[in-house]
Amino acid sequence: MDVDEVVVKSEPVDDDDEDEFAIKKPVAKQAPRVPAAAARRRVVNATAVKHEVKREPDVDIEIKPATRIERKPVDRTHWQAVQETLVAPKSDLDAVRVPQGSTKSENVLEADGSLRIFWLDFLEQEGVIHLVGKVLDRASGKYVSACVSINGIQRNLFVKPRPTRFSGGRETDIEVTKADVYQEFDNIRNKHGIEEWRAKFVNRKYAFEDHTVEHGDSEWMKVVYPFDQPEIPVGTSGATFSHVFGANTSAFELLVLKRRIMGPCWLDIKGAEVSTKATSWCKIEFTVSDPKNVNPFKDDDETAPKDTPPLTMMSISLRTIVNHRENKTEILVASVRTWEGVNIEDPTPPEKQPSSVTTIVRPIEKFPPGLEQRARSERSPFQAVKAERALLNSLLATIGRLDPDVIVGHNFLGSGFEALLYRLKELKADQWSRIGRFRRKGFTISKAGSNVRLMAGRLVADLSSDAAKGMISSTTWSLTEMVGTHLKVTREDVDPEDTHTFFDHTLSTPDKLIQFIRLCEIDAYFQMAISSRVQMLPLTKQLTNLAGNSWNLTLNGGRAVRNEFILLHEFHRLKYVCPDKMFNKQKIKIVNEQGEEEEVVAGHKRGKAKYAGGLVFEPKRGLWDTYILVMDFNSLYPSIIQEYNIDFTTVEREEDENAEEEKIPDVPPSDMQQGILPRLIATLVNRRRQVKGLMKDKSASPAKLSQWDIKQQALKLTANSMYGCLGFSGSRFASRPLAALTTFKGREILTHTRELAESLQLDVVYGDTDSVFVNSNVTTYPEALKIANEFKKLVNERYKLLEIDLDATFERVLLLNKKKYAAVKIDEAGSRSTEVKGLDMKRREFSKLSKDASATVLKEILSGDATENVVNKIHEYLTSLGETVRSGEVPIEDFIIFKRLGKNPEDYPDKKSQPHVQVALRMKAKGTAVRAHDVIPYVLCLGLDGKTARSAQADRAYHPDDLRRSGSELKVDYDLYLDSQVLQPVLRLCESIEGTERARLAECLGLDPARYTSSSGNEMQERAFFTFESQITDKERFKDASPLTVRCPSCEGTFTFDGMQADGTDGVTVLRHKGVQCALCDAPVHPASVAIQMETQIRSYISKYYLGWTVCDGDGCNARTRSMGVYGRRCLGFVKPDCKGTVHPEYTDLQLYNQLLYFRHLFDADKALSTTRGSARFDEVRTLTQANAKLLADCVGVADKYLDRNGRRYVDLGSLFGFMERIRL
DNA sequence: ATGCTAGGGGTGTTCA
DNA sequence: TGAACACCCCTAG
Ligand SMILES: [Mg+2]
Ligand SMILES: [Mg+2]
Repeated sequence: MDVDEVVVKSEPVDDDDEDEFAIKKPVAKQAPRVPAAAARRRVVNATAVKHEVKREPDVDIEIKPATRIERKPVDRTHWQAVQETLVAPKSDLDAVRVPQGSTKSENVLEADGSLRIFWLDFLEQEGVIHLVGKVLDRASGKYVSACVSINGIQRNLFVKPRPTRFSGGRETDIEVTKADVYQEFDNIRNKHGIEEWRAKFVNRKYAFEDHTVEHGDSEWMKVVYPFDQPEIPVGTSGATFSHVFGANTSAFELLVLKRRIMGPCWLDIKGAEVSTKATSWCKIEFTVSDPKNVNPFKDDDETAPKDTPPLTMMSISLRTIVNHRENKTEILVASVRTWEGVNIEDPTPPEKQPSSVTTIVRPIEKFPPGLEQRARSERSPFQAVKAERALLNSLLATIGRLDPDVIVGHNFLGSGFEALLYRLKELKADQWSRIGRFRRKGFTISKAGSNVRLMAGRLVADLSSDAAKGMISSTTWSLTEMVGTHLKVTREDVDPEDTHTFFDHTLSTPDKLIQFIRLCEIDAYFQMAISSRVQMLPLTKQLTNLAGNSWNLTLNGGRAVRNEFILLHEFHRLKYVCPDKMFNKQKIKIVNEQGEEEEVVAGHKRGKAKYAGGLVFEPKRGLWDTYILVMDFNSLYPSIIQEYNIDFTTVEREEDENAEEEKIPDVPPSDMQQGILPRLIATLVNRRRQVKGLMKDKSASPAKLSQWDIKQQALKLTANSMYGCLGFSGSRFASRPLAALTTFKGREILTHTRELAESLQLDVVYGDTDSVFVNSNVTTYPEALKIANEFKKLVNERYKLLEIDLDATFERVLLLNKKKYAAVKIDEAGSRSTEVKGLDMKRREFSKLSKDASATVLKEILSGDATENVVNKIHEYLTSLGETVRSGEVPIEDFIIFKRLGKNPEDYPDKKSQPHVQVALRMKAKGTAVRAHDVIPYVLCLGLDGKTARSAQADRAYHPDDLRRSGSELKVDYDLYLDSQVLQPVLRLCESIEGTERARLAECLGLDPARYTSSSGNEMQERAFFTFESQITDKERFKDASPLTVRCPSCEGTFTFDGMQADGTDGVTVLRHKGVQCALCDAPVHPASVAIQMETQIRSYISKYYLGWTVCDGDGCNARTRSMGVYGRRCLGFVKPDCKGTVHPEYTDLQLYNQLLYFRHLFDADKALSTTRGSARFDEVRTLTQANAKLLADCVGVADKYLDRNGRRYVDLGSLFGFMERIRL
């Protein structure tokens, strides 16, 4: 016996662990005590610094100079403060646990000998289903774990007889009798070694996608035989039968379908016998010989137990290190925190419920001096063991003793669990299978697949599972991020490369290591708190109850599994033969038989779309300032399925799939009886309506409300997932024609809705799949609402069930592109909020720096302020931001970019061009576990030559930890960030804002403006140009523009050129049929002279603009200065030292732009013609424009040279800068 | 092992 | 040499 054993055994099995009481009750409202050590370290973490500065001003820490970037105040708790508030179990009694084997069956079984068990999970072994759940031990009044082994589950096969005998590769005329089928099948079963079987002919229906199977009601031969007999291969057929269904159906599926078990619930089991087989680690075991004895309680059974029993939940947090010599991941610290008797429906947060903790640490080589002593004396003691094996044994002992029903983790199945399994195996830990609830001897760890099966009997709630990710809104799902956003607590991250420094045994004190242990320990609480906050267990339970699968499948599988189960239940009840579960190999085989189908069903990569989806309208781009009504169909696709009765049983599908273009089937006639899918969805929707009705009850308790809310959510999720699974080729109930029909109807409905709006003279400015954005053209809420209601009524009249509704009202909306817009939403009460969709600032590959910049610029654009002010503010902000960034005051955190790995890093064919792949490969080389779907953080740095990169060069991307590490030479590439992360998003925001210009914005940020001259893409011409200005008349627009003055070469006098007077204000014009004529001496002015004079004037306006003079509006100041930007718009007080005024540009971008537009307008023949069309002056203008065609075209050309008409009609500064250079000379 | 399609925006390669 | 295309990632619905 080695030393490790002794350590484990020194911990008595049923002793009240001291550590359970170590965490003291929270001290009410006492400020968190933060040790000096923590304060010192917190300098590393910018967020933590902020927090401490705010709450504890007297803590002496380094405070960085305030930056000019506005940062939201972070109101977060420090993790240490949280740790001290965790509650310990109240009394000794609570801590007394039932040892295995002490539960007596007479205290569990009912008086009539029946067993009541709330089943949670199962394990299937050779056709035997071992259900694991909780039973009430009346002796202790506690719910204890129990296992019921259900024997005697029979396979159910459905054999489809052929009408005529099939022989020699083709049909014959010989009719097939029942006896023929029976006979042939008897031979086949004999060949496969099936000894015991029964068969009978029954009527069943079929309605699915295999068109070689007769649809509708027909006769089938049902074959029943036990699971201990061999399986018949899928796809078996013979001369007298064409198909065999159900050959590979699992015992679990048969059990839940036949017994109508819908997810975790109380089961009434008759004839259960106590078993001593010890198949599980449960407190008590039973066996049942007939599955018919297992039944859920009837809904109206008064005596049935109703509530979910209390569960034991254990949150596991691990710390590992890579042993580079052996290339193995070893466990250093394991911490488990356990909550017993948890009512999952109770919304009380975990810190308010008692919990116990066990934390075990082992050294890398040796512990720093005094650690063992501190392990015992700390207020919350922990176990310091000498070796990893002892750690594992102690962990297993804790799991075995507490027997958790639920394991909560973060990235547990992804990495921690795998590492743990390998160590358990390698170090031959005692009774390793206690990690789950089933005793096992052989230890096989699957390399490719999931190893959850080794946890069978316990629910695994992993925060990084796909199901959890769907419930938690987060960009990275890192624990640190979620703790910050969902718990408002600052978690401290440790660079995994630094792990060994915490275990340094040459340190004089163990403080550093203890800190590390506490960080691991608190994570267990964090995980539990997050899972509780997002209500992971209650929601997944409801989903499971609706679908009728197993809870663990909902927690760790995809939604397709749930959808399959709900449909299996539904179709089984109605006596349908359902499609079999296909495995990849089988599918490919079938495809080959049918000829060279290029389609590879198994292909998991996201290929091209297989059918058309939602319709997206081309947005009418620009900033809209009249109320826009967002009219949105409620759950469009589920509603369509109901409205048009779209179902496997009702829609007639084309048989040949080889058709060039897949035809969209017709909707069934209206007298067709309701299909299964529409009915199922209707049931879900009606139940949801009922629940939502209950929720209106004002006297309902918060707990009840939250329960209903979850129910309501689960119903909605289930209804909405139906359509997606129709189109999912991996689903047993996949039906591309039905999916395509659903979306087709969606497109049709949206088109009709748009047409209806337009017929009502309402402009539809955008729409996506199920929504139309209607321009109400009004600017008050009541008016807008009135239009919305009228429109809603007219739309809804057209459908039985489909309903459009006003989803939001936008006071202002900036439409940038399809799926990209931002709006100021306003509600009835007049409160405003900003809604952003699809913009760069919503994406994880844009850093905080970028998001903040976008948000600020967007706020200005949506402010409703005058364009001129908006443009100025943007310029000022960008100038200041550029300076702040270059000064190095912005923390590294703000530069972090996130990107997800679509596959394992080494699988990329073009690794070199993707920054996140490069970073991932580097992490992997250092031993950090990196795999497909991980979100990789990185910062773009200067190259080794210190030069900026033109684009996001992959090899210049580094993990933030690499930059933070002391002694790092890495420098953030500020220019690259200012360009690709600030300028580009801002340019996209400003694209339709007049007066902003690419080069100018670039210049503000200190970037080379020459690189951002307007592009000459001619697709821009097509873009509608919507701003407030474009809606006003030319007269109004150009009222502030200076006139074009022409100097007469003959008389040297100057006169004003007023164009063609297209608006007909007065009759006198200097433009005659023979050209321009001097207003003073009537001498002709040469066309070239007019053009040159105009260009000279344009240049003078441009240079006026670029001199950038500003004027102060302060009383008696009027300072004219060119120094601007650094202090924003405050007057620098050169004239009046204490001036409080603000400075304004003397000549703005907008003024210049407008001036150029004016000059162009003077010579614009087309415009003159179109504005006079139909008026008395039309003929006159037409002859004028014809006679002076060349003059007009030349002058328009000159103006366009500066306006860059082919771009966005913005001033082209590229050539202007060259021009400025020339005048300086 | 796995819901769907539409679409923008980035990078890199290919082909006229 | 430039557009056309493929691929990757992320988001909207
Ligand atoms: Mg909708
Ligand atoms: Mg919508």
